[in-house]
Amino acid sequence: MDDSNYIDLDEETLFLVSQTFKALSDPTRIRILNLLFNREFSVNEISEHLHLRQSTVSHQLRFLKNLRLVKFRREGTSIYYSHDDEHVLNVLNETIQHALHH
Amino acid sequence: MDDSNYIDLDEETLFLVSQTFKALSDPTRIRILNLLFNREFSVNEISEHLHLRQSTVSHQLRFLKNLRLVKFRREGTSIYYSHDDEHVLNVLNETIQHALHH
DNA sequence: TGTTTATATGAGTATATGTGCATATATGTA
DNA sequence: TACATATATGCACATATACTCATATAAACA
Repeated sequence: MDDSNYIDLDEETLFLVSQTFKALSDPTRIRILNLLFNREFSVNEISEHLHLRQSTVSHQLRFLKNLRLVKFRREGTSIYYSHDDEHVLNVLNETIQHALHH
Repeated sequence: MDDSNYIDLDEETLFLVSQTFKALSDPTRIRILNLLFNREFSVNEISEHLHLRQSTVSHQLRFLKNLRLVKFRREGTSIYYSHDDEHVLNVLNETIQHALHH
């Protein structure tokens, strides 16, 4: 391979990149991240706003939490989630804008 | 919803965005797009460079072609593929760089 | 402690996805 | 036309994924 800026991706990078995009490849997760764009929401609030079952939201939040795309804080019995990765959120937002205007 | 820049995503946008990221969520497709970053390659060349079966490459190229992420031209019996979406390629490249340096 | 409310999790299920084999299609050439 | 080479495609199969129900866990409060 004689192309100067070709980078042969190692397995770890490949896995991390694919996992990141996998997080953004599901409509439900996109809706959740899009909702969290401006401010935090509790699990129930997300569930109500997006008309999703509580367990569905919880499962997807665990997915996003494992990838460190969201963070949370407890307040009484509620748990408030907010986004935690500027880069990924920018990528998502750019692509949404791109889709909306094309 | 009183948050000014919250956008309730319509189904079509949601589908397009999720499909775009789905294209980038598979290691094989990432490797192919990454290979095509600098120049075009035939199906066989891709197959040899990445050590993938010809049918696997062909299947994935069809996927990428349907999303208009790659284009192709015929030359004799060979078909040369190259990338065809600057935005998506930028997003992929940014995320690869982000993963490599963090 | 017992009850209520909020969230997390395990199991089951239906569907989606990625790959490989075998084969079809298409182009070039003898 | 017959044959070789390159690519595409249908089918089968194993695995991954997203969702739902039921239930577990955790905090607040009477």
